[in-house]
Amino acid sequence: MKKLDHVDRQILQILHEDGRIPYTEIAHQLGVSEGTIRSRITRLLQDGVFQFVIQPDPEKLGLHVQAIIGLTTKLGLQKEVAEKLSKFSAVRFVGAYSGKHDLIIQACFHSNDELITFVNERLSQIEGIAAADVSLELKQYKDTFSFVQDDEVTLQ
Amino acid sequence: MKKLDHVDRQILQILHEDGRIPYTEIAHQLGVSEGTIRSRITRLLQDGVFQFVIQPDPEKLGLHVQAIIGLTTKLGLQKEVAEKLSKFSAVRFVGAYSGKHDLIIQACFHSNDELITFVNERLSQIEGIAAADVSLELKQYKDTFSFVQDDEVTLQ
DNA sequence: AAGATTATTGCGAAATTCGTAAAAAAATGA
DNA sequence: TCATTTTTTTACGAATTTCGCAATAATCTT
Repeated sequence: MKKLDHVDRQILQILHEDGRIPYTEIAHQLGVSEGTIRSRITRLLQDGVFQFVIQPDPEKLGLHVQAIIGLTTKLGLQKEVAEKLSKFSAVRFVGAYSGKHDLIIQACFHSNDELITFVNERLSQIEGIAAADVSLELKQYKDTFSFVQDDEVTLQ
Repeated sequence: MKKLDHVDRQILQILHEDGRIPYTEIAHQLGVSEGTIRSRITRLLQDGVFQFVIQPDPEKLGLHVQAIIGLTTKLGLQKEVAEKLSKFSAVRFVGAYSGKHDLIIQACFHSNDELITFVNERLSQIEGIAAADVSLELKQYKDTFSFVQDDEVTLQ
């Protein structure tokens, strides 16, 4: 996989703001031909650099309750637990971490009831979970892939 | 804002898999006209139900270090801290939570050095952060908006 | 049930995407 | 450095998609 150049990053930047902007428009903005944009995007997709997706607003879908849950897993069962958790559509994010919790997940629910059901009936059924530390989301300030940035400006 | 019906959810489901699939193709899959898909998507966008975005792979962008950081903030300064954190492009997610940590953020870095710099030089500069609990991501199992689902099946 | 409102369809025009060959640029290597 | 190979970009006609909008159909209100 070739290193991304400035044009690639600019393409990602533009698509980040509108994932459905026409290639002709990107081409116009960057002063190159549509074919260039097309071939670069094809390459980026093939290399798995990005995907075209949609970002739904959980609230608007009726998912009023969001939580981050830190899990402690029994030694040796972490991977299995992570894979089981990943199967739930309510679970948006699953990662293994160093630190207090072996696994951290993010999940969305229609109601507090649904969250409680998830914790008490689903998590408890999964062999290998020793403890779950639930944090309820009170307010979301940012949720984006803003790190699509020109090179080394992550800390600005 | 009108309640989403079955067709709306199906549209979201299809777009979730490929955010750039043509409207004509969605129309064909669902057995309705292109105009219907177009008018529904226009309405969903206007209502803020979803956005067209791209999902980059942090690894492929050279962001090899990801972390979740739980923060304890001084009473009254939480909102201000959250807004300052949201300004960093390295910071992908910022939320306020009940539980151990007042704020939980997710951030991406090129290296451990960059992470350390962020914690020691940037976070420490922000008035109102009392403590930061860093968890390093070891492996990501899932990262998606899979909760685009038909109605009440979040727990399947 | 009648009228009003909203959603869907159909279709020609405009715009975009696609396929591909030629030209240009970049990389390779003697 | 220069010639050759490889990669990238451009150009452009054909196919496809999107758009605008009027007619029709469906849904909602009373």
